[in-house]
Amino acid sequence: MPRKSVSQPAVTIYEIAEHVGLSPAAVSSALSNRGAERRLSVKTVQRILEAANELGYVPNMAGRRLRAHKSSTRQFDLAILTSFEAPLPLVSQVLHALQRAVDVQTNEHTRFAVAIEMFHAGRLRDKPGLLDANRYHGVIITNTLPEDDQFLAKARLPYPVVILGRRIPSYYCVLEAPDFVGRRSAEVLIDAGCKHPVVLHGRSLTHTTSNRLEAFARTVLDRTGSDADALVSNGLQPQHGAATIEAFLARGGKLDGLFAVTDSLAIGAYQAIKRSGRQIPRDVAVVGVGDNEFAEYFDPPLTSMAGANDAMVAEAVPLLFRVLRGEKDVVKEVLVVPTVFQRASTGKK
Amino acid sequence: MPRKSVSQPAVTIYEIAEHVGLSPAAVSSALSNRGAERRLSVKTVQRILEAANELGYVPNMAGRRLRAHKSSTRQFDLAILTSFEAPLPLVSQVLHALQRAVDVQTNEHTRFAVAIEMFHAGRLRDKPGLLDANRYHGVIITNTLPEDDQFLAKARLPYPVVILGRRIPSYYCVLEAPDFVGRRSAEVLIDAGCKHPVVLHGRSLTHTTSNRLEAFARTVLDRTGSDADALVSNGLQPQHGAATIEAFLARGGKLDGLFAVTDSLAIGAYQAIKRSGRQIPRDVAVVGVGDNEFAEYFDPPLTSMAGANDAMVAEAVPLLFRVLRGEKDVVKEVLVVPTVFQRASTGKK
DNA sequence: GTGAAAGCGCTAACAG
DNA sequence: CTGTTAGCGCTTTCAC
Repeated sequence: MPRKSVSQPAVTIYEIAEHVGLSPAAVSSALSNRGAERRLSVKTVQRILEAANELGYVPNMAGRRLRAHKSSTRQFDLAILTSFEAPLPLVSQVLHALQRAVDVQTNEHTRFAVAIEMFHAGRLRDKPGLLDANRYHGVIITNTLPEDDQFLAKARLPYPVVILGRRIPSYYCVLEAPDFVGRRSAEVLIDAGCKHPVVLHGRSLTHTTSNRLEAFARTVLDRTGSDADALVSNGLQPQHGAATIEAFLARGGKLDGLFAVTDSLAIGAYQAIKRSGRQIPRDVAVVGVGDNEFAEYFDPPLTSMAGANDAMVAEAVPLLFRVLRGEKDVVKEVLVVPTVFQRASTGKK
Repeated sequence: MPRKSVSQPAVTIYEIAEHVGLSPAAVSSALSNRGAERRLSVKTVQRILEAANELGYVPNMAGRRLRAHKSSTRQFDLAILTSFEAPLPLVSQVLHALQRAVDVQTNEHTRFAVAIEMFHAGRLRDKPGLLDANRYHGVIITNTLPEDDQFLAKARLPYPVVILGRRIPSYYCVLEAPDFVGRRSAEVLIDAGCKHPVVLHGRSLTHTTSNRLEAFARTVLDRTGSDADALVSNGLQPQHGAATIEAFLARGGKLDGLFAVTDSLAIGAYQAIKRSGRQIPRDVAVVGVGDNEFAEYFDPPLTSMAGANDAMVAEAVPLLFRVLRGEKDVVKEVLVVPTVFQRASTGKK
């Protein structure tokens, strides 16, 4: 980004001033289009702008803001910290909920900024500036992998944090009631008459997904007396689900009930199942997770566990504000129970 | 947010210091968990923290950052400005593309922060702080309504701006090649044998959508000699599309080809069409817009105009960085041509 | 037209 | 243990 060689100290208006032989004040007003008020000549302004550009001037927003600060206004800088690999809908739900809350609370004396910081799943520790106390007043963290959770457990971030979707000691956490999704998925399939429920998931497992798989396997074992097959696909997109199911059927796999850990995998599975000549739910019942906005419009409509994202977000955002406000006795951990949207894909056989 | 009555000046560490009878430095170190280094007694630290909480202290990040600033590090604050009502995928594409670029460019001497600011469609002018030069180094604006465009055309924001999806004089803009989506949608339907192509859209029209509708209508008129019906639904969700099409068919509307301005409307229409006993594409051909990730998995797979979001974003992000860098001769306007994903929903009748 | 100087809120270094 | 002080980068008076 900088024009000049990289390890130089950042250029300030003082250097520009020196470079053009004027005062910092002149430079400042030129840069903020107030040259007219200062009655700088157009040529002078031009010269200043060119010098700024040439030197690679980057305004220091902290300086500007500090100076411009009206002392009656409090500014809150909030952030959502999420992995690049996160499912879009969750992040955007958090974002919308946060913005809505911020919208309500913004007034003459209180302003907010919402930032999004992304890290690569499992590499949260490498995110620069995380431990700086000078960036955010509060953050919501979501979509971490176990490595990230370990890092967080040790790190103690120097600002209020709400963790979404898992329990990490010493942080405020909002998470799904454990076991619910896995257990209910198994039950729905078994109640639909499935003898051999199978689970379809991706390779990298979040805390939440692992828990769902375990609960599913345990329930299937309890209720049918046999183990559930686990099919591992190379990703969470529809095509990955389709390929995995197709291969499974091709090698003679027995399939009468499927628990897909995301709705995308489920819709991919739909395709492979139909192409093999099987019908849903007559031959194979299917359950997804996440209640994708299109789930109801799949053919047949897909039974889906609504994760509990809506509800989690609805808890997490007010929780963050309570912590920010410094309220006493804020509950450390909130458990949320997912909703089951039962649709035709798990109709009785 | 603040504890004390609202119009007070913000509390600073000086007030806390006074309140507890200590120096600002003591307060500062206590607040940043450096009490130990200062050998403050645990009790003192406790007292400071309580006072801070009680007074409703909110740290001034500008002050902290200014102080903490390493003079060899440049910080860029970027923002995406989008309406609450914006389609999720576009925003998230921008976000991801921006984060990816930022990721690459981040190093010891250059840091970035990406914020998201949302406004209510049509009310961009009411967004506070937009005209302040002390918030962002550069922003990408997307999903504005005509009212917003007018505001922008007059406002001249005091930082580099890239506008996504429309042309606004004096700004850097990246937009879809005009007419393409509307024209090609009509052609695809007509080529599939449709005699009475119909368009389905929502009530509030962005610049882009209006253009698509116009080009569609014009092409239909040119090629078939008759006007295309326009069906207006109350929203862009599947259920809105379904309801509108159902009502249209119920009142005896003639339908053999449908251009839905979003894939969500299209999938809703699918449901209504199938329920009426018609088949896709035999009886009704359907074209959507946006290339939803599930479009290929609809039944039948949906022909979709890929908007040009991917491509637009791919242009917009580097464009912003070029402007930020102060490069000369940056092209003001980039036109991007959408892709047509032709699938079974517009197969020959 | 232009420069000097004060000060936004904070923290680190230093001096007790 | 604790207080004083300087100064981060910037803009806005005020004085010339």
